[in-house]
Amino acid sequence: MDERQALAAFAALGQEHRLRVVRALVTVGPDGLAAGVLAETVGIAGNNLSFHLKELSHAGLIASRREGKSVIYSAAYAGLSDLVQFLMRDCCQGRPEVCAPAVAALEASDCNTGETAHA
Amino acid sequence: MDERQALAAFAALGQEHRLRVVRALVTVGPDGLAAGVLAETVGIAGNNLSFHLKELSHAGLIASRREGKSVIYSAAYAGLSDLVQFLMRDCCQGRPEVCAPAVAALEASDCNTGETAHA
DNA sequence: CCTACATATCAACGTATGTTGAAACGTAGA
DNA sequence: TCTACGTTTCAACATACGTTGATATGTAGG
Repeated sequence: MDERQALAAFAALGQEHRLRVVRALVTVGPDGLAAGVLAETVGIAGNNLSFHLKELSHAGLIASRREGKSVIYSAAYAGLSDLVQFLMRDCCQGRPEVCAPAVAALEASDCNTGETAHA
Repeated sequence: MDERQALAAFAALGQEHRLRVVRALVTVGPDGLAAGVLAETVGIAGNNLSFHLKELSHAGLIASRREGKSVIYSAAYAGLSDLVQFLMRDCCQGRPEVCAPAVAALEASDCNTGETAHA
């Protein structure tokens, strides 16, 4: 992930409704959520949500698939992972003590205990 | 770090000049850089840089100290670390496979080889 | 084919954001 | 104290951004 992609990702996440969308999609898992459900969850109009979804899609943070009448959106875990790596690489440039606590906190939590856990 | 702080941090990093500032400050280490040097590095006017530095400072991503006539800015590693943790926690909610590659990439690189990563 | 439903697109508006130039502030040295 | 230097603040401007309402596309069922 280069600086330009990271810039787009940060800009995408730097907006209240879009951050809420990503958090909701990450939480719900790969099954994703329909646009209508997302609009209700985030609390904005459907057309407005479409605008933000396009932005997030361009940033590579979400993916979409059609299912009947609905369009299901889900988190693009690869893109999010790339962003984490970008942040860590930048942080680690010369100063590893930034990432160490993050990794430690991660390993202390329930999600990365040895082998990969599941939802 | 709550959602509102993360939002401010993402918004701060979602701007070309501000991202460049943070990267420059992280790279140079705790010694930091004077505002004038930063302005030259990033390629913007001093008054404009001040505007962005204030934004980054509010977001808790940089710190400043006066040294003679100059004001030295440096990366706020704690704030950056908090942001990494926020991203990882959100990512790990239900889907640990997001953070695993990031951690793996980190440990494969030169900045966390050995004891620093594990508590 | 026609209707109903779900989502996306478009134009228009108000507001926030980034940039610029002029001026003020704070610090150090003569 | 005066001047020079580095940085910040302020007002003004242009532009980008997010929101809204109306309209279009696409899909399933009768």
